[in-house]
Amino acid sequence: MSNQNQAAKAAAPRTAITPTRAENFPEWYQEVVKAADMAENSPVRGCMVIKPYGYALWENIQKALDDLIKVEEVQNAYFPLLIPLSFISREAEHVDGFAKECAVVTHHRLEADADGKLVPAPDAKLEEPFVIRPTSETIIGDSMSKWVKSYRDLPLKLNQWCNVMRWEMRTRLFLRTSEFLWQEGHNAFETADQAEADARKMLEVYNDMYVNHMAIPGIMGEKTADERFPGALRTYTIEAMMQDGKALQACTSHNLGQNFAHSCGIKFQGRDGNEHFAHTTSWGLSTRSIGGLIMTHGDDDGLMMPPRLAPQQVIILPIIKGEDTGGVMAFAETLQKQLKAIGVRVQIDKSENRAPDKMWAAIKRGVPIRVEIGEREVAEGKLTHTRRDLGRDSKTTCTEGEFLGSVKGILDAIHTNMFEAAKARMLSRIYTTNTLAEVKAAFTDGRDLGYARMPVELLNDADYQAFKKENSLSSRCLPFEDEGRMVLIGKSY
RNA sequence: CGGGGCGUAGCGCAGUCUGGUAGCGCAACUGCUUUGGGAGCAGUGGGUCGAGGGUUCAAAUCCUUUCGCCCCGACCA
Repeated sequence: MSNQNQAAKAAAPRTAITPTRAENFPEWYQEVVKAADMAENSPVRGCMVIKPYGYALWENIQKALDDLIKVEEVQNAYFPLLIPLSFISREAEHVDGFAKECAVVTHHRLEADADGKLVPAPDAKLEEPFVIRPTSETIIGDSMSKWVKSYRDLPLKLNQWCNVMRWEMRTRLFLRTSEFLWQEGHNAFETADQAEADARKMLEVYNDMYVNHMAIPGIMGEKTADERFPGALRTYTIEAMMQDGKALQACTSHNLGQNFAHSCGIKFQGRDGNEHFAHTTSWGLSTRSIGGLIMTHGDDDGLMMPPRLAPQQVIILPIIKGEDTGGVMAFAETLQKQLKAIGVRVQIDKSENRAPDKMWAAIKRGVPIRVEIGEREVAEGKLTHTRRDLGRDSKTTCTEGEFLGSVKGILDAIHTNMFEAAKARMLSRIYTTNTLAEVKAAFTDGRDLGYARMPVELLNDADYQAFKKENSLSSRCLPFEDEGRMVLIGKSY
């Protein structure tokens, strides 16, 4: 390489992902998903294939969240994928909300037509079509109506991990797919206060999940009426901000009041001997959170996994020249065993790739800590480790013993650093405004796009509504900390 | 579902306007040299040009129908 080329390379270091975030954020996102080997499009329109590395992340999300949910004394169960059409029809608002995006099962058998092509058999048409669940309020409500007889049966707290389907016009891996994975919790209570407290409580659980596991900051608040779940009294949300300033609804928790109890017949004999309808809640977090994780933490070299959810927290890269005469692999395997013994998820890259290729593969997949072991180091009982979040400047050489003693602390430090960086980024892009003129300025004067925090009264201003439409803004939430006086608005995913 | 763009080797693209033997880069494979921040040389394999129909002696190229993908909007988690 010429000196000139070297100089050019130094001036503009090559990034593992092209385009960069600044050049084209949506394209960057897709490239990261591909480079990290998370998922790909499937032959089925709008549905994705989640690859092993992406699914491993989802499994870790499930484990962490499932534990948090069970602390709240929620029980897991499973309900059918197919929901009778009449069930969906029970709640008027609910129908309006989901009818447009339901996939419908109308036949129960295939047969060959005149041309020998398989078609749904005309005489196998179902009396009543089934809807592939877009969400399960109605079918779980049906079970609840049978299980709840007395106030002594309450509260009843159920959760299921499953797939759901919503026919989407425009899909993007993880962020919006026609089929996605999630958990949906459905709780039933004796009183309105209990249901309200529960909806808020489950939002706190999600916040715990986002802050302490995903390292993603968000603004907790209530949805405005136009953004509410169809059939809910109140919808609570955590709005996270992606690196392009757009909002991502990270999860939702709904107080459904007695709406679904009425339509599903969830009633019980109360302490007063009279019949009452239960008060229900529902709450969900989906594979969409993985999209949020990528767009919160990724950089121009690819994904950055938050350490507590990373499928591999440490990757060991043996650097072997020719034959492994120096015992490099043996040293790596011993280290792996010791790390596993203290509860660290660790993998050795045993591929025959060259050292730089192994390294870049680990960077693109966002493994929090890379450990390089060469022959010289084996002789000295040392190793070199590098943090994904800080990059090559964090390269440190220490003894094996020192590393074993510090690795957990390093993982915690990475988590904290990632969270604080994301939080600082988010807070610096929320503009507090008092007038419509300020709102307009916030979105048009060249500042980094983010959210405007404005007085709720402006929502009804015709001039604001026109501006909102022109700029494809939406109300993200009424932040709890503003006690209903302010609303966050922004563009969203 | 509206507006725009694109479908050619695993990936990224040229070739299309002006019809005439299917190309380039990367990746893959083989060999040798390399190996602690993206290696070098030599060689090899791989494509019914998204699909159907039409025009023509001849179609990746022209006409037509259709499917899919991406971006922006509307809708939504």
